[in-house]
Amino acid sequence: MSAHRILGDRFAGWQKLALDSSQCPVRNLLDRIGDRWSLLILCALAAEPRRFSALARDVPDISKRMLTQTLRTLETDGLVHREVEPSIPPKVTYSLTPLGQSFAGPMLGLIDWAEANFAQVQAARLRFAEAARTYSASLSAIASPAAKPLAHAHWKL
Amino acid sequence: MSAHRILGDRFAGWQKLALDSSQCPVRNLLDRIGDRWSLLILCALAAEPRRFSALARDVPDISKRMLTQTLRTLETDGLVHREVEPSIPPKVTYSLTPLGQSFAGPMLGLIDWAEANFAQVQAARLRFAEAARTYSASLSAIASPAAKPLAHAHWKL
DNA sequence: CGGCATCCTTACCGATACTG
DNA sequence: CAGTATCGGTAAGGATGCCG
Repeated sequence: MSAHRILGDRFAGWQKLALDSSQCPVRNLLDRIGDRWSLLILCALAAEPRRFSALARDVPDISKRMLTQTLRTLETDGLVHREVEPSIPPKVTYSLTPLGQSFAGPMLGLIDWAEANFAQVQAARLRFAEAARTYSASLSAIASPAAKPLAHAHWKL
Repeated sequence: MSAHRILGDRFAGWQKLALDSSQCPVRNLLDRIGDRWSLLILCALAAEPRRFSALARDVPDISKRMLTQTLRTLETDGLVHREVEPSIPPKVTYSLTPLGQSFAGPMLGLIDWAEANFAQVQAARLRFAEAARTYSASLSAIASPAAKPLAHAHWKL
C-alpha cells in the first residue's frame, strides 16, 4: 500500500476529531518546526552539543534574540537539553535530548526528499513561470478587440 | 549508525556551501510546507482528488484566500495538479502529481513521529511550566532580603 | 463555483542597547 | 558569555466584497 494512500486514510480519520491546533499533533508540530530556525538548530545540535556562541557562529545569520527564543521553545518541548555551568563567565551547553534524537529520523526523511527532488521543483517553477509569460503575451496579442464577454448564468438565484 | 549522527554529518557538509534560502533545498522546502496549511492540504489531496469547495469544507477554518494561495504555490512547485472543466459554473479539481505523491513518504514519517511523541512533548511543556512556577515562587519567598548581588568580574575590560 | 483585490490586524523577527 | 528588554519594519493571513 502506497504511502500517500495511508496518508489519506490518516487524514480521513482526523476529520472526525476536532482539528484545532492545540489538539492536533501535526498542527502543533508545525507551529514549532515551521519557523525559520528550529530545524537548522536541531541539525546543528545533531552534529554535536554546542555552546550558545558556537551555535550563533554555526547557524548563519541568526540573531541572538532568535537563537535564545528558539532554543527556549525547543527546551520547553523537551527536544533540547540546557546545561549551565555557573562559572564567571557562564558556560551554557545545548544538546539533543533522547526525544530530540528520535526526531532526527523523520527529519532526515524530509531532508533527503528535499535534496533528491529539488531539481524537479525548480523545473516545475520554471515551467509555471514560462506558462504565465506565454499566457499574458497572448492576452496582449489579442488585446483590445472586445474579448467576448462570457454569457453567464445567474446561479446565485 | 543512528539517524541523528547522519543528520549531523549532513549539516556539517552544508556549512561549506552558502546556506542562503534560495540555494538550500531544505530552507526552500520549509519556506513552502512550513506554513499553516500546505501539509494539511497535501494530506487531504492524498485521500482523494477534490474540488475547490470540497477542500474548503474539509480543511477546517481555512479561508478562500489562503486556500487559493496555498494551492497556487503547491501547483507552482509541481506537487499539485489543477484541472479545469470550463463549464458554467466552472469545476476545478485538484490532485497530487507523482511528485506530490512521492512526498507522502517523508510526510508520513513526520506525522507518525508527531502522533507517537505528542504526549511526551506535552509532558515536557508541563514540567517546564511547573519549574517556572516553582522558581518564581521561590523568588518571591526569599523576596526582599537583599538577594546577594553576584560579585562578578568585569570581563568586558 | 472559483477565484482575485482590498483593507486591516496580528505575529514574526532583526537591530540595538543594556545586564548578571 | 549568555542572555533580557524594547522598538519598529514587514509580511502573513483573516474578513469582506466583487467578478467571470
